[in-house]
Amino acid sequence: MRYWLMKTEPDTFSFDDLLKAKDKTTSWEGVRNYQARNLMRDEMKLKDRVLFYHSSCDEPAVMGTAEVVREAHPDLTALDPESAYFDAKSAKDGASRWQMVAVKAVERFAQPVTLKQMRAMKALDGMMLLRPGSRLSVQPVSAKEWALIVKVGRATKV
DNA sequence: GCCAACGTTGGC
DNA sequence: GCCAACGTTGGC
Repeated sequence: MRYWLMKTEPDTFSFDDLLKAKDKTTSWEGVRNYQARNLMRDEMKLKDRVLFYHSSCDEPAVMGTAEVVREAHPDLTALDPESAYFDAKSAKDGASRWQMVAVKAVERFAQPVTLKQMRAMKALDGMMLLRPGSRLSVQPVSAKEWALIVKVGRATKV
């Protein structure tokens, strides 16, 4: 089993939205970056675990965890002219070049693990999220990074 | 295939 | 709102 981090802007789709969703599950639509797509398509497997990360907000943080409940399949929003994720090139081909997985909420952290906290954790040196200019919206996470972040998130006190 | 211009991401 | 980093586009 592998571990991942997936970014979302809470204004668009938050961890609370995931908890409120049917079966606490959502399709991870709208990824429009080849590297992120390739990770979803080639590497993400059922039951893989996901750190659910809020970006571009007041307090960027990992909010909780999720698991992959459906492996990669075509993201058809790319073909929908009404969608914010419409992709003219896919539409021209008549087939989406983008893929998505479905994820289900597993655990809401007792407290979000903030970007600031993660930066302060020596053991997370080198984590992809913390590297300058790291913009990838789907990132691999090591077992060690996963364990540390989940531990901090579960703690009721810092 | 190179690379400059442009667009996007995302923390601050 | 700024700006650095990065990805994509398109002319050559």
